[in-house]
Amino acid sequence: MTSFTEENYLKIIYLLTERHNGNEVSTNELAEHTQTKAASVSDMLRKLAEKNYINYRKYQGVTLTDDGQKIALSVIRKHRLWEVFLVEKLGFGWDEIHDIAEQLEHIDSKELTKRLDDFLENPQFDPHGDPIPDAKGKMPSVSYQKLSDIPLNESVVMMGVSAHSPAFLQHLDKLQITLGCVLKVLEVSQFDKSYGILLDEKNTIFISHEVARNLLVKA
Amino acid sequence: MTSFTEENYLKIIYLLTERHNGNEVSTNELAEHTQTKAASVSDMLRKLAEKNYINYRKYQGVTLTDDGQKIALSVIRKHRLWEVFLVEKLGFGWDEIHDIAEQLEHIDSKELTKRLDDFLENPQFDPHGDPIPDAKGKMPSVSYQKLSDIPLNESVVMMGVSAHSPAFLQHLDKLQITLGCVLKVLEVSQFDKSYGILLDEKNTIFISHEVARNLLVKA
DNA sequence: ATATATTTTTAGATTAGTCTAAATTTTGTT
DNA sequence: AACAAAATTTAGACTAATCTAAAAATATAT
Repeated sequence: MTSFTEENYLKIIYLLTERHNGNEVSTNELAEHTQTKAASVSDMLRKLAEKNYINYRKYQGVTLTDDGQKIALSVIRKHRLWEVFLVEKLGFGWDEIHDIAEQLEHIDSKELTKRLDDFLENPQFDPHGDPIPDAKGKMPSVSYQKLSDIPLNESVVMMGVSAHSPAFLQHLDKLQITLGCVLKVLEVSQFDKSYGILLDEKNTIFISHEVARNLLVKA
Repeated sequence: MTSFTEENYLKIIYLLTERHNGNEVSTNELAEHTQTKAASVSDMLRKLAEKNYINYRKYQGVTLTDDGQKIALSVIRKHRLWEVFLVEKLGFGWDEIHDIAEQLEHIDSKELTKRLDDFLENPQFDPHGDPIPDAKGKMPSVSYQKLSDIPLNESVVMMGVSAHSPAFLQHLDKLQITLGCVLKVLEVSQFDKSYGILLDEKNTIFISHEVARNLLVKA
């Protein structure tokens, strides 16, 4: 059996490793993301290593083993499927769903996950544009770019976000930036690095560099 | 905060008190239903009493306080709403849903429960015919009788079950006894107490006294 | 290259929930 | 009413997950 807590550690290790392009995750980084102290993380790493869920050399950080990755992907799959459910079926906003999905991701029933997936018509992406692994753990492949890396005057489609805080998502709502909208960078201010953006070929809006950096788009 | 485990105890105390028509629940009975030992139950009762969720006099059994009942009803509400979801939206059988709902009932989000309730169109009863308390904890009033207490040749409607084991529910499936069907007791055998039943004015079937005792019907 | 700062691990405690075994209270029977 | 049986509680211990404080390892900077 894998406890709620162990599942959380494995999920976070997966997501941070991904963010590092495959490089080890450090104890302190895990402490931050699990909202615990480094000492607690060390204990848990010893335990996860014993169960063969992680590759762990003291002081050198960790990566997931195949077993660990399998569990992490199952948790992430459930998290993202439930997020789709909350938005598509219950009408929640994309800024309201994270904490609820954090709970639902630990519900343990293969059959439930399968039926939920079918009920939602086998979505490939969650409401933030994050890919949903299939039952075997295979991720839909994605290769998005940050809007901040796109040249001027190139039209791109908004595909996802790399920050998930309610404040950021609500800010996008206010700007009417949604998944699927068409964006074109018209100018980047020398003064404050703000971006002038043409939204859906209609309105011009201004966004900060910080926002542009967290918008994932494809050509 | 109320832990997963505390919520379970309160839920079980509620259901057993109800079954006893309001009489105290004993330590041993709780041990059985929580799958723990009496000693563990004693500890937990001390703790629940400290938190003012139960009325507890040592050796005398327990009942819920208003605070405790409020929590119990919220858990039961969530359990039964999720059961409706699993059957109506995901197509589960009524014999497959208990264990999943045992997990889902602890998901903590008022807004989720509210939206789920609306999504399901505010059901009053779960797939076993059990009443679903509203957000304020008010139960739809029900006054069903056991089929075994109904006189011969009186037509009644099947409204619920008082046993919930998968084996029992699957047995009813096999007999094609479902919520809403019309039942008439034609005879009760002197020999083995089995019941001859007219089902939906069409077929005659035989059921054991044990089954008849666990079918809840209204005239 | 060595001292200092940072990170990580270990040691020892704590809390929630459980257990077994022993002690205590209640119940039931004569 | 007194004693045996049953139910319940207490005592003491265990595990999982956490903590603080101290020790050890690694990284950084002159």
